[in-house]
Amino acid sequence: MAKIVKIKDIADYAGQVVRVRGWVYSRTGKGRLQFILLRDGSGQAQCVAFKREMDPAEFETARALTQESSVIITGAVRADERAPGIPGGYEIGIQSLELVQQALEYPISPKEHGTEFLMNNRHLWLRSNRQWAILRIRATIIKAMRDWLDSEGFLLVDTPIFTPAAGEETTTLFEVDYFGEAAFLAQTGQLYNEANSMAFGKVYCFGPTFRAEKSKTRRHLIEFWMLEPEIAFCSLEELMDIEEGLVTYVVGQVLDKHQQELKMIERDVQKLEAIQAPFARISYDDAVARLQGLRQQADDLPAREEIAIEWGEDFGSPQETALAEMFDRPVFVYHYPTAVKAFYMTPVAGRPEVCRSVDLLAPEGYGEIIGGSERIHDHDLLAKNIDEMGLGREAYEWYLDLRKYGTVPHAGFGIGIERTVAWICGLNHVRETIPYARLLNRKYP
RNA sequence: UCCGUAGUAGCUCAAUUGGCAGAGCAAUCGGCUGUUAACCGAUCGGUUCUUGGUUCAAGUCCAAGCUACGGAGCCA
Repeated sequence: MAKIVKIKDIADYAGQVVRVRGWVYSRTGKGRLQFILLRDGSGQAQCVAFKREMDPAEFETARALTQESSVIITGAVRADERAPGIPGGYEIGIQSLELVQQALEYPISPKEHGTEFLMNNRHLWLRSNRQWAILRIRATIIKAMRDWLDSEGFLLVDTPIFTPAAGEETTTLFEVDYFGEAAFLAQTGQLYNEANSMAFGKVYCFGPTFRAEKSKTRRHLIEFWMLEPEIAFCSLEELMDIEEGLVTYVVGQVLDKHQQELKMIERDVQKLEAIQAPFARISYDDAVARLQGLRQQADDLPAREEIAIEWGEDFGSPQETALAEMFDRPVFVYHYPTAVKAFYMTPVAGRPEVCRSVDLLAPEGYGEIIGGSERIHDHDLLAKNIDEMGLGREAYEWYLDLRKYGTVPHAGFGIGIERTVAWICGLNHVRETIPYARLLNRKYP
């Protein structure tokens, strides 16, 4: 019995007879010669069926294979520069072929399809080359983030999905019935992270978060994954160092491990190679001034209106894009107006109208991929903010406790996985960065 | 929620002034010993998003609705 091998490894078996198991990605024939492009999840290899080298019944089976039929193929590996595949260059001369199932008419043909159709068939679309490449890069991005944090002394500490109260705004919560009481799906793990950081020093959580926002854009999901580090005894400047280290490591790992996938999705690799420390760090004041200056230079009126901004306003996506385009790598914008940021962010000493917050804007119009801040560690100020926001003191008693028992300056941030994947892969929508996107109008499949 | 665009075969699209519902791909059958989204011949394939209206006649015109896509706000 021939050895079962992964298609990605077949080059190691040149001249040997192996067994591969997978699905027919495509088939073309020339009569007594059939080319079967087989994928097995690890890669794709061309398997060649010659009528005179096979059992006649098995050849007929090969000749009739439909797209996505499942088969087990035994044959000899040989180098052939004409052979397509992933990685390609080697093919298998079929000696025998066992049909597991003859697939019914497969909905996703090699021709182009519309978004709605593809999303309705997401469970099958995942089998396509482009999706295969993107989701492998996603896995590497997540692994690289965790590897880097682990190596820097962070501890993974999980935070709950069911929560009794809001993390940020109360308008974007999913309410669920918790044995007769209201509970909410987590929109951040941050408050728990703060408690955990007081126990373990440097922590992070990684999991899904939920926001019931009625936003329908290329960068929003209802359910998205976020990685959130939190560090005790940390300043905003030190936080930026950490973010910079994390992001450059992640991009480096993708470049290191996924040249093949980046090529498949036609990503401009040079743009990624430019992602090196240090990233520019500009204040909100400076950012507003730059945007206003840019606006005066803008020729056409619509463009001018788009990036219009007054001090005190948060950036919309046109402003974020315009700012990011001034740099060839991500840019930090710090000290946002306190009024547009969350209740737990520390005011700047002597200038309480701005706070110790920092966003990281990705290049090429991908917008904010990280939001972070120094957290308020003074009990009375935090309590005052909670009251003023009308959040209800009861649900936050435990959070205020952290400021009673050995409070320390601390900071943390959240990085959105899907936006990061979209940026690194150069995609125009986050829906392809997650296996099953949850969007405003979609929860199927 | 607001603004804009679209909905025709399984998929991607066409259909002139309101006048017989079309093509490519997929599927099925046949042919072909090096295909790269192969090619050649044939077959199969329709609630033209829904409801109502105008008309001798509606895919096309009118009204309402539904769905999707793109953008905005908000955010990671």
